[in-house]
Amino acid sequence: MGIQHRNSLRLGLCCLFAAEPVRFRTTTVTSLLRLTKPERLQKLSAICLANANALMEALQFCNHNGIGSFRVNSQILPAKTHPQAGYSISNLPDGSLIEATFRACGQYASENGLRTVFHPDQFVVLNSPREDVVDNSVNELEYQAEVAEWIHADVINIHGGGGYGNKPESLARFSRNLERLSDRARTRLTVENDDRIFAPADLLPLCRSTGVPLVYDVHHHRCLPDEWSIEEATQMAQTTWNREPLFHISSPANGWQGNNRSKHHEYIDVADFPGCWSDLKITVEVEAKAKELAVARLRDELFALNSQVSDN
DNA sequence: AGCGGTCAAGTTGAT
DNA sequence: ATCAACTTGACCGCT
Repeated sequence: MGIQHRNSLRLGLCCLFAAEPVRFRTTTVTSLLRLTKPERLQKLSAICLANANALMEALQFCNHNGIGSFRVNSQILPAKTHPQAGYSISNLPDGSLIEATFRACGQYASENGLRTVFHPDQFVVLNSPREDVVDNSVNELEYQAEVAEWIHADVINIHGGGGYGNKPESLARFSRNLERLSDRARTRLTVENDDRIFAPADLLPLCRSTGVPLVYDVHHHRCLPDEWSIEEATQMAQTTWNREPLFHISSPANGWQGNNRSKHHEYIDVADFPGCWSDLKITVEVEAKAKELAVARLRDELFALNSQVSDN
């Protein structure tokens, strides 16, 4: 039982481990397409099974080390939706075992109060004016939603997408395209403020009208501010959630003065952690290159801060 | 066995 | 017009 289960705050690890020997495998489409179809399915089967087992190890590590949430990499089933190399799990030689292993991950997560989350990458753009881009995005979201159901993940988090010179119209397209998602994808979808186009205040109307929760990234908010303070954005974001809110924290690699402030540091500077988050019942995903080491350090530093406060 | 170039996909803005 | 940035590291074919 991890420390944050006793406190209200839950810290989350993103995708990878720095020191712990838990590894997820992947491959490339190019190498897959060089193989015959049976060879290809055999190779994919081995990778997917290895990844299902690695996910179980990852969850066990989190459970034993006070990490309350784990973000699953989009490549957990590599090339799943690729037009040529794509496949369905039931066509893989070890398909049933793969699915059973993922379902066991879900069981383990639920039993131990662990949260799991997906974050599709930059190619998933639900508000693109290009039909083919939206098609691909929907396919990708549906794939991740299937795995999400197996492992009991409750969040599939994406950004608002491009601005295309007209943000309101672009957000309207986002809303419209939501209707193309299945229930299991739609109910898990969340939207996160980014550091270039959509600030929290831009997204709130979308969240209000569609019921899609806002993942508040305070680093992005500092890079792309709006009329809201951090405290205000925190409060607004909380009201969009019908379950435990999910926020993001990171620190700039080269300080707040430099010109590329959006690049992530190895660790979190505890000074960047909003004071108003301390007593909330939320998940905070730690986006830092030092991965589980950064989560551990942040947890210790927050704990030390809180002890000081209560000593006074 | 070790090395380094390459990896499906979108969008923006710096150069 | 090109390219890096975005969770980045891992794979793969060559020697």
